Amino acid sequence: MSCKIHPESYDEVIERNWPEGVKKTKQRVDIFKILYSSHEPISAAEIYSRLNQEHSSEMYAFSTIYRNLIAFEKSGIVEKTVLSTEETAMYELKSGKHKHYVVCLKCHRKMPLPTCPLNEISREIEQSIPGFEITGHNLEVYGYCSDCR
Amino acid sequence: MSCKIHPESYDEVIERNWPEGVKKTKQRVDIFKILYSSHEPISAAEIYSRLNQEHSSEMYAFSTIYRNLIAFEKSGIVEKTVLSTEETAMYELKSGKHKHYVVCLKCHRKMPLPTCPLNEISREIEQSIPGFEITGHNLEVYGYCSDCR
DNA sequence: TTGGTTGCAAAATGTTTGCATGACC
DNA sequence: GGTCATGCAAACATTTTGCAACCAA
Repeated sequence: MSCKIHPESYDEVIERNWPEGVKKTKQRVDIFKILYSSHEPISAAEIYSRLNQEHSSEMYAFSTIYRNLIAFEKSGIVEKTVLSTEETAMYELKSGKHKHYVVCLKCHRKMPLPTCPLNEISREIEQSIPGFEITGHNLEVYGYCSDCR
Repeated sequence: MSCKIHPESYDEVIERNWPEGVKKTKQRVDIFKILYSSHEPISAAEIYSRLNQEHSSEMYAFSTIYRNLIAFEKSGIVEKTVLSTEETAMYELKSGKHKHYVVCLKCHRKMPLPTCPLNEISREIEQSIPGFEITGHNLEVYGYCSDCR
């Protein structure tokens, strides 16, 4: 959490990245902030607990979180992923650049891969399955991180 | 379903592939047969409906199916995967060779990739994340098949 | 003001578990 | 015969939905 940005600068970050046609409500802004300050994909439950921890007086319903994650996803600023090692979906702000993670099976830490290995090979794949048009992919790499081996 | 094997030959197939230490019950054999005759990963619900369709008089409980899929997975003959486009887990017999699928987003058909693109690059990945030991990975490729474009 | 958003409760979905009965070796 | 597997129902976890009250534009 050491590289969390100073609260004052949130406003401009939000100004710059807020999706068109999405009404700006307190709940949505707060969910956005949580996503923005997270360094890896997080679950709806994690967002819920962080919200209700920081704003202990107010309530944030699960339904609100899910509905807004879906709204963010539709408007293109959030990406949902389902890792096969977890039972819940994970959400993150789209960084512009496409990302994959290496996941530690013990501590569940996720580290981004520096490059996407699929870029080079997707043409080969398309050629090997006649008529198929690739629109996306999902890659997870599992193992044990240096601390957990 | 045209290349379903002749019922008589199931016995030897089962004889050859049955995992050690797993008691052979009617239900387990029937689940195995469904998995064996399927050409792509299928869900527990799909197994349930095929079982109760073929054997309309008998009941096969969901709990039995799940418990046995877990038993098969632990004994090493079944692989469970969770695709991010589906909300349910999918199961298939391990074919010995490691497989990935190309999934059509419209008809949900799954076609196996001829090769695993990760073989060549996993060493590069390990080098780029110091101390990380890769033990496995998961790759799904999405798009539209020739019929659905 | 008004239509979109929220919180709550309840439903839907997929999966797991407890327990008494029943089947395999 | 003893142990493990089964079916049933109920529990569970995650996500979705209906609805009345509320808030932002």
